[in-house]
Parts: sequence; C-alpha cells; structure tokens
Amino acid sequence: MERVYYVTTPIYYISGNPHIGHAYTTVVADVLARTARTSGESYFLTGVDEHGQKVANAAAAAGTSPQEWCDRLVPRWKSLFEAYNVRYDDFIRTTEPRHERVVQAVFERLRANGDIYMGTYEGWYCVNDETFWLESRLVEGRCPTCGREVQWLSEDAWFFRLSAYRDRLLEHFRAHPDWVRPRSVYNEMMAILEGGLEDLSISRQNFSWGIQIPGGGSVVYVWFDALLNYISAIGWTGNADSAADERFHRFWPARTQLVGKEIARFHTIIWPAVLWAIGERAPELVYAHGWITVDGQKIGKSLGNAVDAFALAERFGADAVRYFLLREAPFGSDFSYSEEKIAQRYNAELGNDLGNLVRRTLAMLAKYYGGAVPKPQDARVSEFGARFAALPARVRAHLLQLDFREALTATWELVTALNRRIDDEKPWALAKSENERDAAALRALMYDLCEGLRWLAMLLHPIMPERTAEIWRQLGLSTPVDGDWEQALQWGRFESGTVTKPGDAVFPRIEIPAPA
RNA sequence: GGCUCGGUAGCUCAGUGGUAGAGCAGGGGACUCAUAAGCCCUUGGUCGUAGGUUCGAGUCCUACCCGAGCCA
Repeated sequence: MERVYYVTTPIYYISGNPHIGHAYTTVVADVLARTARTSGESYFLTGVDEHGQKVANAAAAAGTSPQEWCDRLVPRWKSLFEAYNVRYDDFIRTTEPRHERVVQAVFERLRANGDIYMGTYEGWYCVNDETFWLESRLVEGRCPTCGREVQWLSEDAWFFRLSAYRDRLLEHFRAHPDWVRPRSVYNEMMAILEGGLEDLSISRQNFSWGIQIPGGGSVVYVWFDALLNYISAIGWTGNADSAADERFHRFWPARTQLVGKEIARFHTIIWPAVLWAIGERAPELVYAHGWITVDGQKIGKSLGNAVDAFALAERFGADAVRYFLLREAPFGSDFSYSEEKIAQRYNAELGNDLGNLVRRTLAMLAKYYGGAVPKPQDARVSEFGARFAALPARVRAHLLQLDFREALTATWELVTALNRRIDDEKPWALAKSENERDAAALRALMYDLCEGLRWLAMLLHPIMPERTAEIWRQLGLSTPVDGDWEQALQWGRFESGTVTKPGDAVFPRIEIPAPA
C-alpha cells in the first residue's frame, strides 16, 4: 500500500494559553501537509494533552471536574488553528477512548516483554512542568525551569528500561545523522546519550487524573501517555498481519514530527526506545524548531508577554502572518517578532511585489481584452515559461526539507521576473501600436503574466491557502488551486478566453506608524 | 561547572581556504499598467576580540568576550 506523508505537532498542554508559538508549530505542519498533498497523500495530526496533575489542580480550583474543564478549553485551541487557516486531518485528545486503549495496550506489551518493571521512585517533582528533577539541578531548592517549588516524591512506580536502549540509540543516531534536526539539537541529544541513560519512571501513584494502569493502583505518567498519541490516533494495534496493522503502517513511521526544542529529549531518546520496545520503527525525522521571541524574551505561559495570536491574525490576515513566520528566519532557529517587522515584510513583499503584480496584470487585461485571457501563438513554447520549468520541483524540495525561506526566495524569482518583464516590454506601448507584431507580442506577454500568476497561486498555496485561493478566484479559475503540481504546472495550461474577475487588493497596504 | 549553537552592511540572513554577497531600509534615475507600487543604478562591512596554522582565513586551530540553549 502507498505510504502517506504523516506529519504531527506535539499535543498541546490543554491548560496552557494558546499563543503564537503554538500557531507557529501548527502552521508549519499545515504547510508540510499541504505541500505533500501536491504530489500524493498526507495526514496531519494535532491535538491536546489533557492529563496530569496540573489539569486536575486547575479543574479543582475552578470547582469542576477535569473532564469538564478540558471540554471547555478545547474550543480555544481549535479556534486558534482555525484563525490561522490550519486544516488538520485529525485532532486527538488524550482522554478519548481510542487513545486510552492504545496506552493500556502498549503498557501490557511492555510488561509482557519485560521492558518495564516495578521499582521505587524517589526524587523531586515539579507539578507545573510535570517533570522529575535531580537534586543537583534544582536552583535554590526550586524548579530550574519555572522557579516553582518542587515536591519530594517517594513511591512505588513502574520503570521503563530506557537504559537498555542506549546502544541502539547511539547506533541509530550515528547511522542517521539527519534524523534529528537542526544539528544543534542532534548534538545535544548525542551528548546526553554519550553520558548514559537511566531507566524512566512512567507511572504515578496517589493520583487519578490519567490513564489507569491495567491491574490498577496507579496512572501512567503524563509524558509517557502523551507520546503515544502519535500512534493511537492512527490506530496502533500491534497485531501484525491484521488489516488494521496494514492500515497503521501506511502512516507509520511518521515522515516528520515537529516539536519545540524544549521537548526534543522526549521525542528523540525516549520515544524511539518505546517504539522499538513495541516493535515499531522510529519516526523518519524529528525537527525541533526554535522559539519566537519578543525582544529576545521567550514567549511562554509563565511569562506574561504572550502575544495575542488572534489579534495578530486579525490585523495582518492569517496568511500574511504565516508568510512572515516562514520567511523571516531560517526554520529551526529562534527569531524575534515584532508587528513592525511583519508590516514591513507585508508591504514590501506581499503588497508591493505580489499583490500589486496581480492588480496591475488584471487591470491591463481588463483594459486590453475586456478581462479575458488572450490566446498566444503557442502557449507551450513560451521562452519565459521554459525558464521556470524546474521551479515547482525546487520549491517542493525546499518545503519538504523545511527550508521555507529558500522555498519563498525561489518562488520570488518568478514574482520578480514577472514584474521586470512588464517594465521591459511596456504593454501600454504595445497596446497603442497598430502593428500586428506588437499585438502578438502583447498577447504573448499578457498570457505569460496570467500563467505566471496561476503558477504563483499554486506554488504559494501551502503557505498562504486563503489568499492564494482569492488570487485564483480573481484569475477566473475553477480548477482546484491545491491540485497536483506535476499535472497543473505545465506552462500553457491556462485556458485562453478565461474571464478574470478583478477584485479588491489581495494584500492592501498597511500603514506603519512612524517610529517615535 | 561540562557541553552545544550563534556573533558577516542600519535590519533579516547567505557565504564549509583563493579578490566580501542577497533582500529590505537609505540615496539617485528613467517610466506610468498598478496598492506613491514596479523597473534601473547606487551608498554602506578592519566578517565579536586577540593570537596562531597557511603562499592565502569570514571559512581551520587556541584563548577570551557577548547572546541563546542542553545536562540522564
């Protein structure tokens, strides 16, 4: 059966405040899924993590049950993704039966295989971060990441034999130096592996808001539970030779798993070990991206500087913000955000270069041909078109390698070439000429401009799904803007006679307040 | 404390040993189809600091400074 491009985001901790960072990760996954769809099938999973003591505490404080508390918060997450034109194929919640079933089945499998054992956990635990800490890492007796008080835990717990997988992990890392990106994160994970691994406590006692461990007595540690969402959502059964298993392996191993760099260790050390323990393969790529900062300050739930992601999409348009997030910095590294920067790129690149190109082309088309796309001598032999024959493949390769900046730079070669060609050939002069050669030149030129815009709409669609659909509409096209690139991106496919429908500016200029 | 990554033009970045680059911003010009947009030309950098290797270093080595991050 044909493999599906399976891409995941982390499941977001439900009690967190949805902010631009969550939108960022999810938008990137959306772009990958849409890109993969231009040449095949893709499946995009996101969702929320609903278990853990923190949720239980918050629900109690609000005087409600954890489940009700979660039900109330889910719409906020979904509406954030909707506000950013994200189209996921599945949204998983860890309280769903399909997830609980898989977690319990995995636990049983691990127990049967001897990959887990009962032991005693003693150590410090931060409720806020749901993380265990070594004494040596505490800062003045408090959690080193959030600064809150930690509690001393001493309880019986199930342990996963992570240490047994160290050699295999090292081998895997050495054999696949690109399976964890970017390089800096790969290096850090290698350093951890070289230092050695300890077994991992995967259960909690005296606490109920989580998935019950078969046999009872305790619940699965929230992090362990959460990791399994990537396979529970696509129906892991572990019964080889079954139809369900065959379906599962159309998706697994995932092509790309996106994570924030703070959770890289869970996804590149613990996660593959667990997968191996149940007889599955590690994901093909885990990409730990950087953070968006405001004046160098990390945006976070605990820091009060969370940008209002909804207001941002409202002000610039979701697609413009998507564009900015992918264009501003090389993917992977941290980058600093500001509304002024977005506005600057918006005006220069989306407004001036692209939006204005659409408008000036359609305006001339209306003036010279009543808005209908003219018929050139032979559309397929455009010398201009030939120059860009390899562009779609280049753009797709960049996108699928998560080199979004390069994809956009390459696409802009076409934007720039179209603008330049208008100035070079001066259609307004050709239109005044009575000479048939000039008339033919004008038809060829205007055709190429329309065709170029059609290409741009398709090429940019994964990044700006809504605005490119609007360009598509203005071009008078009715075929799908998200169709297969190989088929549709052949120069000369734009049907002559198509009546365009000029509308409002696609990217109207935004006034930038003068700096003080 | 150990380790990782980064420090190149005002801004965002490319440049993995052979005469310093792009886009934006700034300056000038020609045009008019267009969102005062587009096009052409152009100012601008002792490549974090100090040493070293080399015929030659942004690119390799050492130390240090600054920023971000990782440490079962």
